[in-house]
Amino acid sequence: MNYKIVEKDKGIVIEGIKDFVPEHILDCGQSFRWVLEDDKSYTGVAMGRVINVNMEGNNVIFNNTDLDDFKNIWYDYFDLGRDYGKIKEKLSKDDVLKEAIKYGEGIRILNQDEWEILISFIISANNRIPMIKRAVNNISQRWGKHIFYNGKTYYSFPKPDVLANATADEIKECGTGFRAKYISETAKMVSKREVDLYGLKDIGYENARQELLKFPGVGPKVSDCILLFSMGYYKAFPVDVWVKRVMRHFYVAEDVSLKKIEEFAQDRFKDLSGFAQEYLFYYARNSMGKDELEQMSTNK
DNA sequence: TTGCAGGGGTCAA
DNA sequence: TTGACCCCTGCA
Repeated sequence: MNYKIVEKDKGIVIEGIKDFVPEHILDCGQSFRWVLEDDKSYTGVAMGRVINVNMEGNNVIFNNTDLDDFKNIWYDYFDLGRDYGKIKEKLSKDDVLKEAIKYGEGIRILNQDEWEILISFIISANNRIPMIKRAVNNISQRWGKHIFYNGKTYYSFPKPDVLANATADEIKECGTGFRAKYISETAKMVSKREVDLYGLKDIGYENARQELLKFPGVGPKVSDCILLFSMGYYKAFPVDVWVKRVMRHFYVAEDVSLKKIEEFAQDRFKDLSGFAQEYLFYYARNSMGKDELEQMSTNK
């Protein structure tokens, strides 16, 4: 990649990076643990650490890390080894994607922790983003480890064994609602290794998906999110309400099922389906109104 | 002020 | 294929 990594006081600066906009990456629905600060930077908890990300011109500044952690953790987490320019070039052959990419040009798909993403997306079912964030935060605050940064206390996401030992009622108290029993049961299954969660990235998309569907609270959409956001299966195309709206608006008829929409996208976008999904999601959610999207398009 | 619909789906019938 | 589901917010 054509950028330069420079060490600075308590942080790292990447000079001249392309295809990296913190807002696009951290506010496109793939992660629930980032907070927008007054100075427009983002502070997040991931991989048991706190990191702050800011953008100045063509430079991205990572505060509260060092070169070792950057190489070992954040380089992979922020997917910095991938050429998003090439991905965008390929996807831009599609007219709708070309437009969508203009809105989310700096999107990257993070490589997040499988376990945290599994639980976070169980919580996401029939829920709203602020509520999801609150529940994940509450769980972390109750069972995670303290991390101090910049005068504030942050909390890591607790390990499977810890949540497996919590009761469903305690999990419900964190604001998870009817999903509490799913989380409790899932934590026990992971803890007992009934499913080898951390081995799923090596067994292929279809197999990994079948394994994920064994967890209560994990259906087609949630499993696709886990596959895409934590396991590197870029063929996955999660169809949530926004993607459904944008797909029906631009590509398929109004009565096409969610399963058919996914198949249509995977046939069209192949191994780049997951990237296409993120651009479309961001585009639909940030630049088009719900009503606008639900009007039928004329140029199918 | 109160009441009600609905939300990044999944489960059970 | 359809309704229930926690719980909070937005809007009559």
